[in-house]
Amino acid sequence: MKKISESAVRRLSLYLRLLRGIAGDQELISSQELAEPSGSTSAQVRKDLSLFGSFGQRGKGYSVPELIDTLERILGLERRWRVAVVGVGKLGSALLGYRGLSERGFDVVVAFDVDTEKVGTELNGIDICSIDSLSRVVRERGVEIGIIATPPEEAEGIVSRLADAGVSAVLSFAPIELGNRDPMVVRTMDLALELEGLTFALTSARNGDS
Amino acid sequence: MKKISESAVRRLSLYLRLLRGIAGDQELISSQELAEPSGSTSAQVRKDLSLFGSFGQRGKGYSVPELIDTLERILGLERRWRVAVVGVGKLGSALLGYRGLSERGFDVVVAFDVDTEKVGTELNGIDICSIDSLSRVVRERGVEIGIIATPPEEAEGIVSRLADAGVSAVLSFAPIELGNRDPMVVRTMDLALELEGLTFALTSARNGDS
DNA sequence: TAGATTGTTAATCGATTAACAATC
DNA sequence: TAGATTGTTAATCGATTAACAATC
Repeated sequence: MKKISESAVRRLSLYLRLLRGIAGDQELISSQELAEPSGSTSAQVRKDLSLFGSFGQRGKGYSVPELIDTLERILGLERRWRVAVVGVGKLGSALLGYRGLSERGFDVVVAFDVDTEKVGTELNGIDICSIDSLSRVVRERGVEIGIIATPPEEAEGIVSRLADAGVSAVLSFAPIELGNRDPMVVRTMDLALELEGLTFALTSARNGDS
Repeated sequence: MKKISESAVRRLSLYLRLLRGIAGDQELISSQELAEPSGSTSAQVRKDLSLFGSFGQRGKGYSVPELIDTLERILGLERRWRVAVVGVGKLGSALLGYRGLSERGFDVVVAFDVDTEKVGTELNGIDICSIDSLSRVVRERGVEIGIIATPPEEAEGIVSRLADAGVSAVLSFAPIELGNRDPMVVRTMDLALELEGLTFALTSARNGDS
C-alpha cells in the first residue's frame, strides 16, 4: 500500500471530527463543504479520500453517515482502544477526568504514579498503580497506548518500560527526543513548542514580512 | 522575506529545545549532531538555518550559545510573552501550575472562568477573573496570547472576544474549526486527534502495510 | 437533458536530499 | 597541509492544485 503522509492522516481526522459534528443535521456533504471549515480545498478532500477508495456519489457528494464509518475504519476507530496514563500530577489527573478521550474511542483503563500516597487509590474510577508494577499491570489490562504525563526526566525511562511491556504507541506530554524507536510509534505534544510557532508568526508579522 | 514553512519553524523549535539541553556541556555542535536526536538530517538542519543567515563556522560547526541566541531571536523569544488562560477547570488549573511555560518564556499573567466560586480567588499566584471582564482585563494586563481550556462549545465565542480585545494569537485545547481568522493566529491541540494518528499507524501496521 | 460533483490524471509547486566548492 | 564541516546550488522527491471526463 502506498505510504500515507502524516498531514493527510491529520486531515482525515479533521474531516471525521467535522462530520461527527454535523451527523444527523445533514445526509449528504460535498467535498467543498467538507473542505472549508477544515481550512482545506475540495480537491484536497477528494484526493485524501481517494487514497483509500471511492466513497462518494458523482453529482451528489458523500453520504455523511457512510463517510463517518469509512473514516473510522481507515483510522482504526471501529473499536475502542485501551490507554494507560503514566504520571498522576495535575496534568495526569486532568486527563483521567477528560471526557474527550472516551467520547472519541479511548478508554483509560489504568494510571500509574510513583507517589505512595496516590498508589492504591482511584480517580474517576481509574485505579492508580505503582510504577513498579507497570510491566505486569500493562499486560494484565491489555494496555495498547501509553500517555506520558510525568516530569520530563522520567519520560525516557517510562517509554522504554512501556515498550518492554508490549505497548507500541505512546503520546508524550513530556518533550522526548524521538530518535529511532521502531517499531514503536511515539508522538510528543509540547505546549511551549506550539506557542513558539505563534510567537514566530507574531514576530515575523511585526517585522513586516508577509 | 521568503515564506517559512510551518514544519521548518517546528524544527527550529526542536533544535532550540535540544541546544538548551546541552548548553554548558558542549561549546560546538555540528549539523549532524543536531539532526540526529530531532529525527532530522544534517542537510535539513543546515538548510533550515540558512533560511535566516550563516551562523556556523566551516570545518567546526555551530557555537552552541550563539546558536541558542540566534534561534531565540528568530522565534521571537528574546523577550517574555504575556499569556492568559481561559477556563480554570482541571486542564486550566494544570496549566496555571505548569512550570514548562515560564521556563520557556511564557508568563501566565491572568486566568478567566465563569464559575463565581473561583472568580476573585487566585491559583499559583495568578488572579482568576470573571469572563465578563475579559476584554478590559486583557487590555489592562497587556495579554498577547490566549490559551483556551474551556469546554468546546464556549471556545468559538472566547476566540472572538479575545480578538476584539486585541489578542492576536490563540492556542486552543478545545477543537476549534480554524476557518479564516486573519490576522489572528490560531492553533489547536487536540489530544484525541493525536491519538488517532497513532491508531492509524497501529492499524495499518497490523494490516501488513509498510 | 442540464447541473452538479466525484475520481483521477496531469501540471505545478514546494520541500527535502545530494553534492560539492568554500573555508575553518 | 589534511580533515572536517559549512553554506548553497542543483536534483529529486512528494504533496498540492488544476482540470476534466465520468456519471449521478
